[in-house]
Amino acid sequence: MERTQFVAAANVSERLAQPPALAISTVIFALRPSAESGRPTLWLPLVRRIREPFKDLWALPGGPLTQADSLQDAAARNLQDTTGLAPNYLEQLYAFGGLHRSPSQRVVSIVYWALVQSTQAELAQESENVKWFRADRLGELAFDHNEIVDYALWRLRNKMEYGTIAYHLLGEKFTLAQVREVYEAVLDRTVDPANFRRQLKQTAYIEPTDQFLQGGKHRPPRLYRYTGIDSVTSGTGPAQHPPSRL
Amino acid sequence: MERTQFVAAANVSERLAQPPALAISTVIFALRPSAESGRPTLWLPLVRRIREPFKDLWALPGGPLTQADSLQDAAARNLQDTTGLAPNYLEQLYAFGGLHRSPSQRVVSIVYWALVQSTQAELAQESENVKWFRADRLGELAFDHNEIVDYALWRLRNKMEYGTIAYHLLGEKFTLAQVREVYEAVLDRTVDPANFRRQLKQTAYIEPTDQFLQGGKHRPPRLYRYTGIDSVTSGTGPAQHPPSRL
DNA sequence: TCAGTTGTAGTCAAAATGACTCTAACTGAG
DNA sequence: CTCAGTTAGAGTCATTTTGACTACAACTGA
Repeated sequence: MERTQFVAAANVSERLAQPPALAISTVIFALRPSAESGRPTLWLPLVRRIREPFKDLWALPGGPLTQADSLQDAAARNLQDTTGLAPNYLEQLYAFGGLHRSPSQRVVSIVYWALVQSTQAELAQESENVKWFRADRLGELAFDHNEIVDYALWRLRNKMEYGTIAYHLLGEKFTLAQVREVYEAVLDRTVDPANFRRQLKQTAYIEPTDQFLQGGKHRPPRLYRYTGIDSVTSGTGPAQHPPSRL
Repeated sequence: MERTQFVAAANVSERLAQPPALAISTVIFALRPSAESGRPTLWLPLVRRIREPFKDLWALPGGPLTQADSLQDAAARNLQDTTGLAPNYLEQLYAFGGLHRSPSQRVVSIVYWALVQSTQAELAQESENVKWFRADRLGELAFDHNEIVDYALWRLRNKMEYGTIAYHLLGEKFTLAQVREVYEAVLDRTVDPANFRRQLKQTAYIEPTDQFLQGGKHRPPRLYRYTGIDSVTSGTGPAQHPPSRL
């Protein structure tokens, strides 16, 4: 950058010369069975930073905003590139723009959050530089990514109570017990099976199929199907979630 | 929306040459008595565009992101500069980044929404280029600002049901009837006074003062005070609102 | 055939909600 | 001074929703 002779104007022209960089990142959640209990818990994939700043620390997948994509498309594309994942649900989380998020240059990050099905999560290849972590056992992450994940978790728990979100962590067909497990994993508390079933059948957007899940050592549970909208609408606007209380 | 869609004027290579511009805009809500009914209704200030594109159309107050400010500070500062308003509540709404929001250059707008007290709104000087409009009677706005206002309204109505937001549209002391009027104005339906009172006293963050509002031709109502947090925390992170149902 | 396990329906008391009534406390008209 | 008119604010009651629990159904594996 070349300096002007005028000191007073120097700051201004420097600022104008170097606008804040725009980045897109995504917090991706998936449900995987925990090693210990076997019950499903929340996991998320992180990528290792291969350069400064924060070299060798883990960070959210992301990158600069590609010019040809809308914000949401850029998030989806970047997800595909870095982790190979195609999310089932993708929504904007927040724009983080604090002054000192990155030591060198000012970076404004528009962060998305996504849900992928467990089956997808299985497929996602781990590598030297991409690894899955339990959402409640992250170490220190690069930048302000710990805060970002915390906020994404808060948002996920909040949306969960609106009832239309849990299905995006499951496959096409699922039992009510599986939905309940999602709730228990995300909200981190037990839910009464009978009462949960009652509420789901009232409000939520599911319909019974005529299939049953065989193989357990018990009465085979009925499989259900999600009938709501699949929220990876690649539209430019925000996703308005109805306050259909669960 | 019936907005006219823009044909991209610039070609792709021109776009790639320059990074997307970052802008900050704000949707500001205030309560003002409507001309006809006298009951309070939602109003918001708009500024007239004095240059192309969309010259002479009304638009949300906003401007480029100043380098020295966090996103929230930039929003507050810009509000002060363009309308003279200091909001009582300020929260990030959404980052809009569609490809063709602005005909010439690609612009990513980080939009905030704000609530100001009615008294503040009175002070805000109208001028040739700043004017207040009823939120339900906006004409065609510049850019995609109609969509943005719609989304802000949706968010306001949603947050209203969490119970901690209505007070930011009122003064320091208020009667329960005034709070009820806010609800009725924002949610656009009547609310039973007795039941509303009962709910407020259970959950919401208010305490009675020992003062009463004199002057009406009826029993003087008690004045109350908001005891929650004033949410113009100039922090960098998102405002997490507890789901304390109202 | 039986014990073990989980799905699914149903019961019941407690809590929350919505519609409503009743009284208190002020103002202004006569 | 008295009374009609108005809104504040407490209370009542039937209905709905919620949470805890019970009972039965339907499968597997021994």
